[in-house]
Amino acid sequence: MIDKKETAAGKEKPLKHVLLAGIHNEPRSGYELTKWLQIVGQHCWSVEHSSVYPALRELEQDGLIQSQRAPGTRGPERSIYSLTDAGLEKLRTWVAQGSPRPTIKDEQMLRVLCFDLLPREKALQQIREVRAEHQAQLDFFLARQAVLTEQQLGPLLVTRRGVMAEQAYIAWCDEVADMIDRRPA
Amino acid sequence: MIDKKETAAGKEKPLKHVLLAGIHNEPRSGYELTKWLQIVGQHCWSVEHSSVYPALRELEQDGLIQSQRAPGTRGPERSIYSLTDAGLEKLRTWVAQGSPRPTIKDEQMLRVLCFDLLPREKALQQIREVRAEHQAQLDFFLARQAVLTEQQLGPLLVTRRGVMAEQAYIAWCDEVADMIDRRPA
DNA sequence: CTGTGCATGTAACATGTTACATGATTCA
DNA sequence: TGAATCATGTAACATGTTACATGCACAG
Repeated sequence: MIDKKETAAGKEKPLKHVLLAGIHNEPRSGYELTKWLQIVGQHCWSVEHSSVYPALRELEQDGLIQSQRAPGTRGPERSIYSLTDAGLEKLRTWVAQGSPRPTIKDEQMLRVLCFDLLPREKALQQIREVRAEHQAQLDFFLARQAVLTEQQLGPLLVTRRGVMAEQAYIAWCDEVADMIDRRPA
Repeated sequence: MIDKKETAAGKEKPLKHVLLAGIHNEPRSGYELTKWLQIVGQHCWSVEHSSVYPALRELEQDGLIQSQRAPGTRGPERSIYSLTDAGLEKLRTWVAQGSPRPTIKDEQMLRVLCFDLLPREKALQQIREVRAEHQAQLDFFLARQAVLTEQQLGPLLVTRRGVMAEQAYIAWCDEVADMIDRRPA
């Protein structure tokens, strides 16, 4: 009931800041941003390409980014976007602010909540599969981490987050398997 | 392009399963489910009450849950929902299936991606605040963990997940602070 | 000459939030 | 008697996905 005008002033949709952040790290096309979101976005913010392109046009109309046509390495021409001065300032202001808590949608966790409905063997198998997926994701983040230098502070820290988050998920899977093992069927 | 009819058969919105799971753990009213979602939902699936009530009515129409009026402990009467046999079967079938990967929306992580735009002191302070929030959440989950027995397998495992996830987030915050410290301003 | 990946876009739909509404009961 | 919590609900809005659509360019 307090801040209405105050927050409304700097109020932009998160997606726009996601894109500004992605462009800030390096100039990118809509397509590249989409790919980037599928990787880095894992532990931040991921959307489909159908949301990316309209948002980019809005950002350009707001004067926060500018585009430049360039030939595709393979394939057709594309628009490469880069931050304008206004965009950089916008981003700088935003970065300094506080964030709402992360939100998570994890159906698997929900299933575990009902694991008493599953025969022990089924549950164990399911957890083994989940563990394998997160292990693959961990390997991916580890490989990324290896090629990043401390110069790229942001990307490195976010990749570290990916590594640690996946390690924690895997450790949890092991605990779950253990606890199911030591239990009457 | 493969499974169209196959998946379409058991296709229900995740929210419905969330509620079935919540009711399965113990019969609850819409209000209680909402509160429950704000706690347990943290690491699974969280929604506002305005989504809960309509979904409950749909579930009841589908014959998956049944309601019973009861006097509120404090306040007006409420409807307590419990699973029907059909609901339990539905839940059991669903639990055995595979899940899509978890999705995360974390604006803070996005900000860290642009930490090179922030003076060192500002960044450190922000991370300290984030750490404190997650520490509080960790304490909360630890307290919950202490009162749960191994009889309540699902809730215990999910709480464990909360504990481990928060610990990992905190450890990451410490790494971030460290890395910012050991760096030219 | 066909499939795969590059590259962009639109429209209908699904899902969930914010804000608005209502009203009971209890405690200070 | 007024604030806080319990308890439920609706409607407008925001946001994002799925599916549909198009077309280039290169590799086999």
